[in-house]
Amino acid sequence: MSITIKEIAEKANLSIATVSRALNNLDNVKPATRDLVLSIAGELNYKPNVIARNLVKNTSNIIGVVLPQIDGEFFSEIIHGIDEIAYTGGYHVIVASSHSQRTVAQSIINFMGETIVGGMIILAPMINDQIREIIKGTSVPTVIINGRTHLDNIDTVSIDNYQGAYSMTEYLIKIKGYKKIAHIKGPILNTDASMRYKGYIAALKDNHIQIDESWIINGEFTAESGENGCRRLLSLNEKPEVIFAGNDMMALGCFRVVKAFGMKIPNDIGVVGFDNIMLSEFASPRLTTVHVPISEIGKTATEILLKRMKTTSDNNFKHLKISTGLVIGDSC
Amino acid sequence: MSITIKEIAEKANLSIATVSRALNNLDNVKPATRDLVLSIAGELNYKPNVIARNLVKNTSNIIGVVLPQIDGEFFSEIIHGIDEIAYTGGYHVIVASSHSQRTVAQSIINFMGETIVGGMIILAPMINDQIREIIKGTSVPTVIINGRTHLDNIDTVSIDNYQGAYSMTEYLIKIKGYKKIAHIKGPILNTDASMRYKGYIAALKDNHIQIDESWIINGEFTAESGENGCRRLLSLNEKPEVIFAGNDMMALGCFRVVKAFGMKIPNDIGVVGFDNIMLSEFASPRLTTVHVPISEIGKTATEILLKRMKTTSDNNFKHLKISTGLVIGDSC
DNA sequence: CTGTTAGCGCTTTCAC
DNA sequence: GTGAAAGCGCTAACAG
Repeated sequence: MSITIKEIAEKANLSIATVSRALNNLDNVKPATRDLVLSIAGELNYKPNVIARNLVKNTSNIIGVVLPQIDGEFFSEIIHGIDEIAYTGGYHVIVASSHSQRTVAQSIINFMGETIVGGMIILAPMINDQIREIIKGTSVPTVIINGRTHLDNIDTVSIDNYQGAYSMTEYLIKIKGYKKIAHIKGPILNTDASMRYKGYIAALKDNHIQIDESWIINGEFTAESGENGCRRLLSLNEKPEVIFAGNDMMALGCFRVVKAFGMKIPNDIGVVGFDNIMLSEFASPRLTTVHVPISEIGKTATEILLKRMKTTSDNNFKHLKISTGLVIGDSC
Repeated sequence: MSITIKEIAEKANLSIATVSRALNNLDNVKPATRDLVLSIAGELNYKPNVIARNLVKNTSNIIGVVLPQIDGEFFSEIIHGIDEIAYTGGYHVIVASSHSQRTVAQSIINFMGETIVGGMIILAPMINDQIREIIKGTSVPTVIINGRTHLDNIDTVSIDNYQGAYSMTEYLIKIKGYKKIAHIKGPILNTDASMRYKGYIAALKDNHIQIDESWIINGEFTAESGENGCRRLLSLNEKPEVIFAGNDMMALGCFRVVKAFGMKIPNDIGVVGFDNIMLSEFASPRLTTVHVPISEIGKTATEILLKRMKTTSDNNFKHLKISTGLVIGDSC
């Protein structure tokens, strides 16, 4: 059995109320008593019972993180980022990754229903009406990562996909001198994917490059879909000079196909990606890509969340964009 | 405000005690009343307040997972495995990954001190005395993954590193006909690493192959240490025919160096690894390696933990080994 | 400044 | 079978 404020109270000849106040560093405590309480607490190695505190305060120092099916690297880095900030603020991180048994929506309902979390971070690149409704109906402070930003009664943090794709495309045009730039898109409903596509289109337009629909291919952010897309592009009469894949996994799929076609990167065709996952560092040639500071996103989201958990009455919702950077490899 | 058993009790004209019993499916409840309670609960969309339950029961339905600094893929897969089993049993998963602010030991103390977890899963390839002491002193059910198995008052789950390394070495000898087999070890205090080394040695001995100390190199499980090890081996007068790296990251480090030396894998030298991380699938040639079912490990550990959390009085501690399998690529 | 008291929502004796 | 009541450890009025 671990020790409680009651025992401290006995040792100190005080009431539990005073002990509680001293421990929580409230104002109305005589410095001497506070010191006494703290020293006894230290001696006894007292640790507060968070469960009890949460019960009476009707909140929780646990942050629920809801993650969809995502690749390992993104998953672990984002949690690391969240955990680091949460820890320094005295919070815990509980994860619910969706899997065969559970969807994103169920995770959220579960968290709220069990009143087990005091705040939520939801990573939802494909936020839908169901999720939107659930979130709208809750009183648990929530931050959404990568959702559409037009949810304006909630804080959001997202990657600046548009800018990243724009920069990459402009780099291909202005620095590398490419004019025939193909793009393999991500899933249709994926916000990241569509913003990247828009950035690509905008950069082409701003640089007066004609848009060729046959060079724009639908993909699924998987290596396989990258392979398929690449195969389509390489079988065209009018081939592109470079392929801008919507993410690195698809770019690596392109690598495979290009090699299978007996062509060389970057001499015969260039390939660039988006995300800067670890795999792309090991690809040969090293992939040119857009770096996304994943851990940073997690940290930022957590900072915003903690602020909101402490002061509920702020109606000024933030919509932060995390900027990206180009990683120049040898693949174009 | 969410609804409580009190409200159900009022609606049903029962006491909260009976409602509680009905909800928890206890014996002494008339079927009719139980049905009534359950239907009202369903109607009102009642969700139990887990915090309150945990407080009175002095336990928690949260499982704490303590992870050291490990690579992204391992991290996410093991959590997925744990989470899947935990979820189906009605448990939550809280993670504490060590980072700049916190060590493994601190994570554990934190979990226990705050009485926030009802069970722990600790991934500790390098378990030390400090951690051992802490665990010994706790009453929280705990399962250790990959620790030394000679902690006999605690359940453990580990990879069968010995068997995996033995099989790989034997494969290299018997199927591939190699005789000059080098090994790059992992960190000295790492249990996985030392068991792999032992498996390698045993297979050599059993097949009457002389052990050449100059072909046994210390590594750190990182790509860089693999590069260094490989460089050492390639600069020997008597070069090995194949390098068995203690893990895939080091094997990929070898890939880089071999290529830099202008040599070809597998013709000039073979390279094999251990872990079967996703990267090795994308390496060219595809790495031959030992597959470790990471998710499986997480699942197994969780199953054992849940059992122990339910019945504390079992003194029969389990020490499970998860077996591995060879993944045949083209790198030897 | 400190003590008394009433709960937070739930489980669990102990009666009836 | 069911209800009354105590209490898990803590916080937060309300008194003094």
